[in-house]
Amino acid sequence: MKTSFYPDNYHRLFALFETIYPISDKLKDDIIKNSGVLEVAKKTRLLSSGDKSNAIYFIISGTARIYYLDKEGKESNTWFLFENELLISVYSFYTGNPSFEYIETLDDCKLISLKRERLDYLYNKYMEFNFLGRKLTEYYYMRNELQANELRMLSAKERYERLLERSPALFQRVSLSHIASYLGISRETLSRIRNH
Amino acid sequence: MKTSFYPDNYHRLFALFETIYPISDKLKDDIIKNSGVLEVAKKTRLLSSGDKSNAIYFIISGTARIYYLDKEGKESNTWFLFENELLISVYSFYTGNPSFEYIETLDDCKLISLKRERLDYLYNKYMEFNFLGRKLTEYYYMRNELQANELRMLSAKERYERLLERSPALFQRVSLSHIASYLGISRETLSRIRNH
DNA sequence: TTTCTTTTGTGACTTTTGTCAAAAGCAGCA
DNA sequence: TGCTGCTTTTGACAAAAGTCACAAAAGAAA
Repeated sequence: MKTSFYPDNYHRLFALFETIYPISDKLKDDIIKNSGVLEVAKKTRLLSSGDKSNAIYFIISGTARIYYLDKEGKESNTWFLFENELLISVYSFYTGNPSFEYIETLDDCKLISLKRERLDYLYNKYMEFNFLGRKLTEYYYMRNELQANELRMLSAKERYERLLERSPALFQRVSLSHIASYLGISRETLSRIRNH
Repeated sequence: MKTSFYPDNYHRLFALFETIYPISDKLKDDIIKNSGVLEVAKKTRLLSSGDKSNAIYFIISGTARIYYLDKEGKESNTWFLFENELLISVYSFYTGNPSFEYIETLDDCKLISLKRERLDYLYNKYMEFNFLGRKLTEYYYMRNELQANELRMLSAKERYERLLERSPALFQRVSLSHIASYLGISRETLSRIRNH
């Protein structure tokens, strides 16, 4: 687990921020000072059930997943996240309660990691940073809502077709059993849907 | 549909805000000036599928629901909301795209209504208001995530038991068929679960 | 009260998806 | 090449929940 601080790693993060709200060099410096760049191998566990999540990650490169263990102890994926996305265990990070979910990398990943105390410090020091935080939270909330609604409204087959249409790249990156659990169906059901 | 502006109606909203971040009298005045109090009858449609949502509501009193129509045209509830809660069609309000869902009151309701342009105006004028907005968005996002996870992780029976335990008041207020669709099961299945 | 309407409950049957077990396919490597 | 381990597919069967039809119960209205 290597840690480095080259500002270059922050290029994509700041570019994302700038599409939402202009941020001062002072704030950029402070973000760099209060966070760290992390390189972790494939299959690294970033958070386990029972732990309290105290960090939010920005994925510079790589892929990660969020999953929980069901009653029989089987893994069920709730999200796959890619470069330029924020990675967080929403429930635990926002409530401070122990997590019921796991975060794990699927590939080697380069991440920016920001601890909650540091993030709170930045939010308190730079009020305009809350504009950004609000907008980003709204965006992820909206995505979450959409996903939850699709899980409700669509049949297994429709969910599969929509995912294939919208995220074909996902199928190159993760196994079908991961995709099945993301869709909320068994491996076998997905296999049957695919071979119609 | 009666509109009034008595600041008294804002008492609970401001009390909620103050638990998160102190707000100036100037901001309070501006919130009052830029919003309106709305009294609507039971079963009033506040948003329909296809419309673009342009308002967020705070429920002073009453109950509302958010639902969508499934492929067979049957209503399926995604949320029930009560006094002191925010009422919003997340997808449409945050993206500006037409809604796929409906918002409807279940009782006579007294609401504070804030239009999106006005809200944006306030967010731009008072940076500290974004702190509040961020925190509230985080909270609702977290609740949404929890609900989505329960829909995934639990069986129909477990979802019913958890709802009964956590929101017994809901059962006094809405019909069992509304609750069934909220739980993602048919009316008949809920009836069978209840009579074990 | 009586009537009308809406909501809830029950039985019989169907559909969807899950489970278990075994076979097939495929990738890395000795 | 042929192991070895992992993922995917297939078949037979089971379980969960949905659908349809109708009856019973509860509420609203006259």
